[in-house]
Amino acid sequence: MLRIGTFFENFLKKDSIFVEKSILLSAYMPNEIMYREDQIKEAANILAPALRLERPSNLFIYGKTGTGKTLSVKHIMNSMNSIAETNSIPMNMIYLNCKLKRVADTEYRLLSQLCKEFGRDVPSTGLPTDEIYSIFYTLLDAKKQVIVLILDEIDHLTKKIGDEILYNLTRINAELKNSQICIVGISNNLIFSENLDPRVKSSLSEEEIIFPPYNALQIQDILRKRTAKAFKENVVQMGVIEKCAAYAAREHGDIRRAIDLLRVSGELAERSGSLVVTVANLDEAERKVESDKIISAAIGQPKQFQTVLYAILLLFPQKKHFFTGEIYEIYKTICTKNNFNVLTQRRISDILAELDMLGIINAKIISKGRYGRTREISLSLEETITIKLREVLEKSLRVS
DNA sequence: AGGTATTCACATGAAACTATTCTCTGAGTTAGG
DNA sequence: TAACTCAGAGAATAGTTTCATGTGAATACCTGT
Repeated sequence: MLRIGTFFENFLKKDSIFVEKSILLSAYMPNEIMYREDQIKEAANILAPALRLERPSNLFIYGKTGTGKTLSVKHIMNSMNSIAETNSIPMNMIYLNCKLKRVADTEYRLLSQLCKEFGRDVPSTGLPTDEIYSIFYTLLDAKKQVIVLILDEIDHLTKKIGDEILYNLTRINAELKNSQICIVGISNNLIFSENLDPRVKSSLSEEEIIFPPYNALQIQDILRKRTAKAFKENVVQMGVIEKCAAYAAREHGDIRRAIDLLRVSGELAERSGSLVVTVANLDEAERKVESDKIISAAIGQPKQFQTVLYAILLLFPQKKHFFTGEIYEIYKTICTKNNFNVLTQRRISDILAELDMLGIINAKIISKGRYGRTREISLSLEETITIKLREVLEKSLRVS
């Protein structure tokens, strides 16, 4: 008790190398967005008519992860919403992230979330979907107003439940008497719209804006700006920012990743009692971020996913590549030994495909000619991560 | 040698089924007047 | 009689099974030289 107390006291006394760590968290909203002036201006031009209660064109925004899409759109949203409020214009922009589980990832939940935005609480389940639709209609049409609906990660939505809901939303305007609705879709999949119903595609992407990736120099600039605010002076050593930017630029210019890396480097440096952030800290952070990402992705999965992954990890020391059938055999023995119910190979095939998408494994479909067609699966993880991952899975599945 | 047909071992797709979660409804029950 | 309880119906959803169909290229099998 006493000892832990002194630990905390020491912790308090030790001065931090951070001034304001929250600046390096992904939730942080800078009030100035660098290198995105053009895109913001364009988007603002397209959306501005909403303030005059005219319906803006539907807008589609593309760009890879960490290119500032969400940030820019939220920026516009905040300023337009506050202008609307001060001038009491009946215009409202609503932001929804379609990826969030249990919030807006199905047709029903999306609509019920929208109803909640209008201040009407609806049950989270139990109602027929058309009833939710009609509630939404009446709420929307209750008074004259313009609604700008921002759907972030819209590709997740359509992948899961198809594009019918988008079609309905784009058509809704024809049936509304008082209100107008405009849809802003954000996607980090550049070819997303190609497998969309042509009707949806043409009406949804009346306007399009593309967010290009940041290049290494821009990332450096942004990092410097954030560093200046987040860290104390002269804490971050020469070369750290440059290398951090290089790492991120390699990963298609993902600024979020760069900022993450910088923060973790700082945390690692601080934890080791150092007063400066070195390149070595950065390298360590790179490894830690990578392994944390994989491990947390693995933990978040259902039991069967973990079992399949565990089967792969058991196979891994023996050889570099393996096929669906081999994994299925191991998986079956694990299940019977531990009294899990055994799923069909069909399902395992899907699970493997999903693990691949999560980036936990690498799967490639190859044909072995006479000997069939299958997934060739490999792990691209470092050994330390595999060991750690295995321990974690053993604990969570209670197997050995 | 060159061409084609087979064939393997899964992949991929669609539909249907199961279990769970949640609401609403209405019958039965209880407590108070 | 009003308030309360609780089982059952209806709906959405996640996870799965069943059945059906697709597929890329190494081999087997021809064919004609």
